[in-house]
Amino acid sequence: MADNKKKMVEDITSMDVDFAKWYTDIVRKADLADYSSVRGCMVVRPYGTAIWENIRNLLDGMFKETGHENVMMPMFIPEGLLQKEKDHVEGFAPEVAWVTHGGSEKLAERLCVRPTSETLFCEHFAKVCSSYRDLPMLYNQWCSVCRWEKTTRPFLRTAEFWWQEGHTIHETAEEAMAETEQQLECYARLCEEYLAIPVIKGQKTDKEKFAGAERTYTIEAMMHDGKALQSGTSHYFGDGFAKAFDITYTGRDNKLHHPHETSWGMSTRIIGAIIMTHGDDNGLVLPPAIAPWQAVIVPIAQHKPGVLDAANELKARLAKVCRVKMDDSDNAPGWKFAEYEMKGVPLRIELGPKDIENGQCVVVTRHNREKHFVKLDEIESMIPVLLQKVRDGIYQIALENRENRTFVGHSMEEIMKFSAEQSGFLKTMWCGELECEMKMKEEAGLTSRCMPFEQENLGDVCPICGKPAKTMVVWGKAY
RNA sequence: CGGGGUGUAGCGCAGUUUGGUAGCGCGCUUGGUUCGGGACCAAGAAGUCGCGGGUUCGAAUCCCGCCACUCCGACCA
Repeated sequence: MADNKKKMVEDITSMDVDFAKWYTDIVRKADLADYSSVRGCMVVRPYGTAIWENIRNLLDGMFKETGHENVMMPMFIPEGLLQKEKDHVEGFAPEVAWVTHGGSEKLAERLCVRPTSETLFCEHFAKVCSSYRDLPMLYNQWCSVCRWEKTTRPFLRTAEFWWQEGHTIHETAEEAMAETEQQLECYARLCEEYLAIPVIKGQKTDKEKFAGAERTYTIEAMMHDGKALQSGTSHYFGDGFAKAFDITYTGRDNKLHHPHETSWGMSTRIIGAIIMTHGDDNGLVLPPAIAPWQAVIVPIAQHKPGVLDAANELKARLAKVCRVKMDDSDNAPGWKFAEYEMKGVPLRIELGPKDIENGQCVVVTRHNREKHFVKLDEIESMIPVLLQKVRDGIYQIALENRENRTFVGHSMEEIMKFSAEQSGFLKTMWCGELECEMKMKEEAGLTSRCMPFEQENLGDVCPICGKPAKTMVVWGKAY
C-alpha cells in the first residue's frame, strides 16, 4: 500500500528492533496495565485482571484439590518480627517499605509493608499449632506484597505485585519435602498444560535460593529474547523458621518437636512470561485456558439485514462451549481484526453475508493466522478442537525457541563463545563451588538458573575449575 | 544504587538552539456515507507545557533544585 500515512499510534514496535519497547507496547496497547502516580506501581486494567483471575482460578482449584485452605494475613509486619530469622531479614530488609506513623502519631515500633509473609505465618503457626493432630496445616493466601525495587517494569518487576503465597507446616521432613515438590508440580502443570509455556524444573543453587530456605525449587521458562524468567518457586525450610519463631507441637511420643515448613509462590509476573513467550509483532497471543475471550465474533457488513441476528445467534450457541465476545461496534472489520490480534484472542470468527448464504463462518487462529471454513452446524464441536490446536501450536513454537537457544559448554572457551554470541540457556557440569558460580557471573555474565531434576551427564569435570563435577546446571541471563 | 535518555491534549510527537498569543497526527464527541485486513467527509471539545523556585516587562524556551518514566549495569518473584 503506497500511501504516506503516518504510522498508527496503535502500531507495535517490532521485537527485533527493540525487545523492551515491544514488551511495554504490548502491555499498554493490549490494555493489560497502566502506570500510576505511585513510583514503580502499576494499575492492572480489566483485561489484565481478567487474565490474572483465570490463572488464579486454575491454581486455586489445584491447591484446594490437594487440601489447602485460603487465609488472609495482615499487610504489616512489626520490625521486631521481621528480624527473628537472620537470613530472611538480610535478604529482604534492603527492599522493604516502612510505615512510621499512624495518623499524626509516630509509631513506637515501625511496621514494614509485607514483602512476603513467612514471619506472619510463623507467628501465627506458633499460636495455633500444639499437637501432631493439628498437622499438617496447609495455608495459602492471595494478596499483594511490596518490594521497593530500584527499577521497575510492568508485571516483570513492580514495587507492588499480586501473588499467592502458600505456607505449610508438617510433622516430618519427608512430608514437607513432598509438599514442596507437589506444589512445584502444580506450577509446572499450570505453565505447561494451561499456559503452554515449557519450563525446566530444578533446584536453585545455594547462592540463588530463597533467604532463609534450606532448599528452593524453581521452574524456569525461556523468553523470546533468550532470557530466563523464574515462573514459580517452592521452598523447603526444614525446621529453621520453626526454631527461630518457636513453633512447637507435642508429638506422638509426648515430646516437643519443631514442625517442618514450606512456602511457595507464583505472581503476576507470570503474565510477563505469557507476553514474552507467546507474543508476536502483532501483539499478544493468549493461551486459550486463560484468555478472557477465547473467541471473538466479527460481523461483516453488519448493517445488512440478518447479519447481526446471525452473529447474535452464533454467540448464544458458542457461549455454551467457550468464553465468547461479539463485537458489533461501529469500527470497520479491519480495525477489529487488528484490535483482537493485539489483545491475543485465540480465535477470530468472521461472519458476513456470503458466509450466511453458505451456512458457514471463517475461523482464524491467532498464532498463525490460518483460516478455517467451518459449517455453522458444526461450530460447537469445532471450537474446542481449534482451541486445543492453538494451545498445542504455541507450546510447540515456544519449545522450539527454547531448544534452538539451548547449548552445551564443555570448556571455558565454549562458555565464553556462548556468552559472546548467544542468548539462551547454557548447560554445563559444575563442581558445586560458589567460587565457580561467581566466576561464571564475572566472566561470562551468566547466573545459574537451576540444577534440573532431569540431569544429563555432559562430562566428568567442572569446565570452570577442572575439578570433578557433581551436577549439571542450566545457566542464563535472567529477568 | 551507578551511567545514558525522555517529560508539551487520552496516545505519539513538533516547538526549546535565538524568550514574545501553544501546534500537528491519531484518538474522543456529533451528524452523514461506509463495512471480507486498522474507511471517508464535515463540524466540535479537550493543555496549570512533570513539580517547585529563580532571572526577565514577558519563560514550554534561560538558570537551580526535585520528581516520574525509560534503557544499560548491580539486586530481586
